[in-house]
Amino acid sequence: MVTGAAKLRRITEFARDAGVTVRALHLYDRLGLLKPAALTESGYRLYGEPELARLEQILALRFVGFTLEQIKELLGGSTPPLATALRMQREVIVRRKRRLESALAAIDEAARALDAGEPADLWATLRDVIEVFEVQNDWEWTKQYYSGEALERVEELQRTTPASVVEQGQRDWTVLIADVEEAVVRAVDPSSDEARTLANRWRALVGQFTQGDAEVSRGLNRLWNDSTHWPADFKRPWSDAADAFIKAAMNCGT
Amino acid sequence: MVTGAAKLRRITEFARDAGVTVRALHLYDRLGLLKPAALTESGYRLYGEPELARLEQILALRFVGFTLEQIKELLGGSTPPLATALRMQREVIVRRKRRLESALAAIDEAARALDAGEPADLWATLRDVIEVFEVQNDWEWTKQYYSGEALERVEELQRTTPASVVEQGQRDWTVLIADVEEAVVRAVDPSSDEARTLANRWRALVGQFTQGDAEVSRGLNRLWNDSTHWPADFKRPWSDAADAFIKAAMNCGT
DNA sequence: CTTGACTCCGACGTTACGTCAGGGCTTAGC
DNA sequence: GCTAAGCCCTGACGTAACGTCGGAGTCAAG
Repeated sequence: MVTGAAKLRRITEFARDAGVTVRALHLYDRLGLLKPAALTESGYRLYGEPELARLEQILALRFVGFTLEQIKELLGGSTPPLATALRMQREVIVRRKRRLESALAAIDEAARALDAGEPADLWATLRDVIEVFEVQNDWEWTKQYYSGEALERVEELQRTTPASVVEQGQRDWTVLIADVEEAVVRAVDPSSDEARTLANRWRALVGQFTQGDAEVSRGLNRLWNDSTHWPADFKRPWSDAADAFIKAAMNCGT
Repeated sequence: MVTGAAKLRRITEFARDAGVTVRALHLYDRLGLLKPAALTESGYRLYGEPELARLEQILALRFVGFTLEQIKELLGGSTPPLATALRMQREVIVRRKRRLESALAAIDEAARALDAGEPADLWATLRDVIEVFEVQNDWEWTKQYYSGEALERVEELQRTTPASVVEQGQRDWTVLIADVEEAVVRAVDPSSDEARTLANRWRALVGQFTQGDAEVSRGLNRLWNDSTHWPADFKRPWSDAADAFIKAAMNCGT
């Protein structure tokens, strides 16, 4: 055992070997993502081989699109749900890729319109392509983002829920949203019987989707209330008014 | 001509119709991207149909990945180089898509390693996939981003440059970078003859790529010096030391 | 002891907004 | 005419993952 004290390097050398910047290492340190092996008396950071290995894991997870916060969770736990996280992340990437493919389609359509010498059609063409994409994505949000603990359950849910149920849920959901929006337009009282009925339908749908799993249900509610978990380009398929209405109705009813 | 004063709407209604938020319209106004048709005495913004049309154009360009700044340029000029910009943007999107495809490949490889019950191989697998991607992208940067005026010239350059020339340039480039890095290691004096030779090779390569087009050459230099034009995940394939060295050498030489 | 290279840290900039707070404006109903 | 609800304004701050800058401390060589 002569390997007692492995060679420790200072930050610049370590950063160069690992292919990152000094400033990034500062950040990772501050976030608790990657701490130096030791500090000199004067506060210089010193890194060794284990830190290099961990940094490579961090970079690998960053490459596949996890945020630093997610990476911290994934590498932090004793038994990280890495396999599940990777599967979910795959879905996220696939969706982003589809988004880019829509953009490509839009560009190609626009180029065709330009080549055909119809600049007047250009914007209409682009708009059509974009609308098709956004309609496709309306339903996607529901199964999109879950945080932390309920990962496994959600994943099992996806495996055990047949596609037909999902499709039926999608239809029910669309209809319910339309009904709520219409109730808002008619200025229905959120404490009325009609509103309570809508709230019950809402609860039933959420319950159907979560199949009575309280943890998943709570996760959904948290997501619902905390928009910071939604992707940047996400737009709710219902209005703020409908949102406020259904919340009020659910608080009023039994 | 009874169409004198079209209907003007206030910001909330306009935003709802267009599918954007009030705050986004505030931003577009401040950036000069979309000004309201009129203001009331008290400063309320009023929007009409032409503004809706322009907003749809803005959203279309945003959808295909242009920044708001770029959109302002594209919609601002009298004869916007829209066709060229779309072609270049297509390239940008294609590269982003390839990036995501690499991430998918990495995830799939990792999943295979996990299924095979070899968690030890997991990180090595990921690292290999990522390295392949990054090597592929090393050369891409050169033709990646050009700002504004030289767009058309660059695009013509790409059409008129045969692939063999690009490949030869790529090889020369790689060799030159290696030589510079090695000179840095040997602490070669930037004002020495050897450094001047390197600087000349550098100039020759840049000149070959830009084919004597002064505007493109200036654009490259500006890009070179202004990293804000580079994509966020871009990393130079040479070190800061090499960067400083070659700049010093080019300033010293004849 | 100086010089140059290295290190630390805080503060600010980046993109395209969202959120909040503190204040004016408008309008319907009384 | 007054008031309350709802609309509108603005500025300030937050977001992710750093890059850049600047001022100050540290270290090794000459």
